[in-house]
Amino acid sequence: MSDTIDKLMDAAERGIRLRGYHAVSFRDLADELGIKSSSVHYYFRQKEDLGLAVVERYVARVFAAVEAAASDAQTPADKLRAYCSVYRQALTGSDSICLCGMLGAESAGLPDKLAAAIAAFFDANLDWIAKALPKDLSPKARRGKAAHILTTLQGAMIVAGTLKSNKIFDEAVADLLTSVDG
Amino acid sequence: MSDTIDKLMDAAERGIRLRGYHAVSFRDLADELGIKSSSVHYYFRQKEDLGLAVVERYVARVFAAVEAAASDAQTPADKLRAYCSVYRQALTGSDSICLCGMLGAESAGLPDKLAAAIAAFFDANLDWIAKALPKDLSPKARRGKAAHILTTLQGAMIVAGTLKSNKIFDEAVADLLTSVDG
DNA sequence: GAGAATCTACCTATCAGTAGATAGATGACA
DNA sequence: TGTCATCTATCTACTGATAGGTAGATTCTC
Repeated sequence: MSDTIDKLMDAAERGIRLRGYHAVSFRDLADELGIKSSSVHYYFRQKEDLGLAVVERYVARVFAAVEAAASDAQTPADKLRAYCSVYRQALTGSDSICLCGMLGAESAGLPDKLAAAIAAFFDANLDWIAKALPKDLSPKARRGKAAHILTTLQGAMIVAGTLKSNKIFDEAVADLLTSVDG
Repeated sequence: MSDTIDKLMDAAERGIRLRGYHAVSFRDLADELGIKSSSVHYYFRQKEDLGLAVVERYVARVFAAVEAAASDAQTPADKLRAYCSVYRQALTGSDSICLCGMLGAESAGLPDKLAAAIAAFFDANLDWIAKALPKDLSPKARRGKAAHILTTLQGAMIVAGTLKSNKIFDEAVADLLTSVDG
């Protein structure tokens, strides 16, 4: 059974979200699982493949969580609250920032495919938020608000991580939501 | 005069802001200047020392730019617009994100002193913004708004960098400013 | 003003450690 | 018997770091 593959991806995701892509090595991952680095290469030929797999799984997980959280939300405000709660839970649950926030910051130094996957994640988020916003807003206004919401969440995770204070995330997002509602 | 030291710090800052701390090596910096990596160690004993020096200089530069930009701003709204314009210019001028945004994302994997310097930068930004906000707001409201503004700017730089679109930064910040004013 | 001492700004050479990656052997299991 | 998962062993390239050397400028002392 490919339990190893999941553990490998878990360890890689944890490492990347905490310290960044370049700070994660096959050897460290292997050590963490008690196997050899060559065995990691058995599952992922190149580091890029591992990164891609981790991102793919992460993206699916985030959007599943967003759909689940927003499934019974009626108003735009409820949907946005649900959306933000997913990010908040990601922060609490992992004690680290968004995988794509980290890789987005590093994206200029990443393999092209990886950078493209991160960009696609942001675009998909922008689309989701824009669709959730009140229908009476102009497309331009929605685009702006979506950008505002996504960037605040990403930035809030990073600043909260640096200051080791999830409170700062809550404060930023609370102000964001009141400003978006009002 | 130590022209080399400045060029070294320039190259290091560029590298970190573009690709991250761990993707910058003494050898690459040395190659860029046409010297040997041992000569980089002559100026900076450890990589951490170089990182610290780069951050210190960056922080001073940012706050000098903020003071200059906000010097003739009268209203809170004007001050905030000036503040945001400094970040916008940093994005345009360097085609990369905030040094402390990058290092903040990576902070869990950085030497302690470096992580502390980044945290101090964020705290100082929070303080500056809170002071610039309207005096009639409660301290709590100011704290929240300051967190909101800082995190949006940091996140906006990262998302804009990933999507290779400064427009997304402008859209996010435009919506941020209308929401903060209103 | 001459000579000695010291400093600056590099250099070469090398270290131990780690990076990602590969070939080929081994053993478990179906 | 063959496929799967993992190993050993190794490679090349690169990491940060150190030791020790040197040409040339500067400064100190007599």
